[in-house]
Amino acid sequence: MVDQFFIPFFKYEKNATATYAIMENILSNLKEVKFDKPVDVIIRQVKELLSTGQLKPGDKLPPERKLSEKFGVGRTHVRDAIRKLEFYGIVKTRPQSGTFVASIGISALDTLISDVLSIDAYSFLSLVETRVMLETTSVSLACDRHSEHDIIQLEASLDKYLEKAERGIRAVEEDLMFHLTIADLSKNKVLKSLLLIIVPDILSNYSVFSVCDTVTDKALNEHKKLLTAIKNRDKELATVTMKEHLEGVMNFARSIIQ
Amino acid sequence: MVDQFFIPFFKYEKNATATYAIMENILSNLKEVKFDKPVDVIIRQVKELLSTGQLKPGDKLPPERKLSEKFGVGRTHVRDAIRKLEFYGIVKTRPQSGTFVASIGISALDTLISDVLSIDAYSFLSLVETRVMLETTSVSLACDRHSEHDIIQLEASLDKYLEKAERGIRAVEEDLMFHLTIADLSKNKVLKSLLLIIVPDILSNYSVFSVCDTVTDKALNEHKKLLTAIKNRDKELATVTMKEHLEGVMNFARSIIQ
DNA sequence: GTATAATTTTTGGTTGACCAGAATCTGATT
DNA sequence: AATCAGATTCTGGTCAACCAAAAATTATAC
Repeated sequence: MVDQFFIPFFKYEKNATATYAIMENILSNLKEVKFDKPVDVIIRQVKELLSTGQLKPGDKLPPERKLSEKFGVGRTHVRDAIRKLEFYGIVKTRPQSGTFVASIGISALDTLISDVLSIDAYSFLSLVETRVMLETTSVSLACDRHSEHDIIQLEASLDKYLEKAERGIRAVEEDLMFHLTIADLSKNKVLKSLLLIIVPDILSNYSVFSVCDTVTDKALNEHKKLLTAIKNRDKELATVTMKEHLEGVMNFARSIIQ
Repeated sequence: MVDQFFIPFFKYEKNATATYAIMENILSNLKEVKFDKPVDVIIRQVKELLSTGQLKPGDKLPPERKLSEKFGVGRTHVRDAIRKLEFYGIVKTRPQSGTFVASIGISALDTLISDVLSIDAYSFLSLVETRVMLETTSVSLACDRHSEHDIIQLEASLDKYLEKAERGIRAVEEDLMFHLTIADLSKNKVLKSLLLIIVPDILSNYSVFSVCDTVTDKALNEHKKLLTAIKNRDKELATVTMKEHLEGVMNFARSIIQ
């Protein structure tokens, strides 16, 4: 759904990817590259079906087979497209029965589908911005809701981080895990899910832009500070510390925009 | 991904669903219903593969065929599982080459996979809580970033809402669209995407719990207030109004918990 | 012995056929 | 004429065979 073009966790050579990116760039100057994924093509067609009135809100979608032959594409792609639309609540499919368009206004539907189609291209700034929001809320809720046992887990998570970080070793994963543990304490699964969704994207951009991820004393202390703030249920301090903690990345993100 | 068990936008009879739910309840008392989706079963198996050391971070996953025969299941399910894991950045698949496990700590991986497995069951409170957060941030950013043209669009959206609402007609879609338009003004696509993801879930719960959605004058005025606040770039007022606006739902959500 | 080109194998991507449950149609019974 | 049981058709879910690109292997030329 969220298209992650590159993940830093994977060992394979970056050069190949870079070369590939350049190639693609050259090609894009030669002809209009229609690199639309089949799924998006089909979603666009369905959208067309709606705007031409061949399909109306509440209607049953034509069966997958019909759609696949109408669009001249395999049924797999049609199913993928439908699944994506279902994920965003635009259609609902009932097994052995059919797929139904949501019974909302045609214009609303149209906008929603357009939104879904335009999702993939995230800017780094947007990602970081959203992360800051998710994490500040997360840490604030954590202050309210954590139990004693939670603190033990959080301490364990922090220890793992410090163990590496204090020796000057990169500890991105441990860092990440510490933040996700905080999200756990918020007792809000939706919050954590959303964080889970955007974190890989953030990391991928991190690597693309080669953000310096050396362990600074600042970051190290902030982690400790976060723990004590949460332990003392000091929402204010926790929130502020978190904002500060993420500010570095945020500034970097702002600087890229140019 | 986010399993939406019921969407209010679809016309088909609720009774059938209700009866079905009861039946299922009875059955669940008779024997341990393993209603796990095939995808989750496979993800669980992959997790097992990791914890038994048969698979390590950075490794190439066995080919899909091997996995499917090892788990005694169709390749389709394996592919679905891999896709889900990829969505959360846990694996990365390269066409015609293989699928690779992220090179992060084994414990981190384990936690991440557990998280992915536990995602589906969202509580209404968590959903609303998250929505409030997303929307307040959204409206705040909107104040900063909107252009004149944006305001025209927002006004149009509000008009559509008022047109129905002032005559006492249910206007859930128009309401929804107004909020999404605000998200547009925030110029943060990630924010809007996340909103798009959780909105259907919220609506489904809305209908399940039969939340009263009559148009109150309060809601109506708040919408107007939101527009003017945004127009005047008054972040404070906009944020407060949004919080107030969503408080009704929030309180309802809190009340359900019992 | 090394480097390169041709070939085979492996692998994810794609397609079409098959399965089981839901919906619909049919006709016999009351 | 209305109703209900059975057969039929339709539909999404599942699976197994096929495709093309990538990787690995082998053969060949130098």
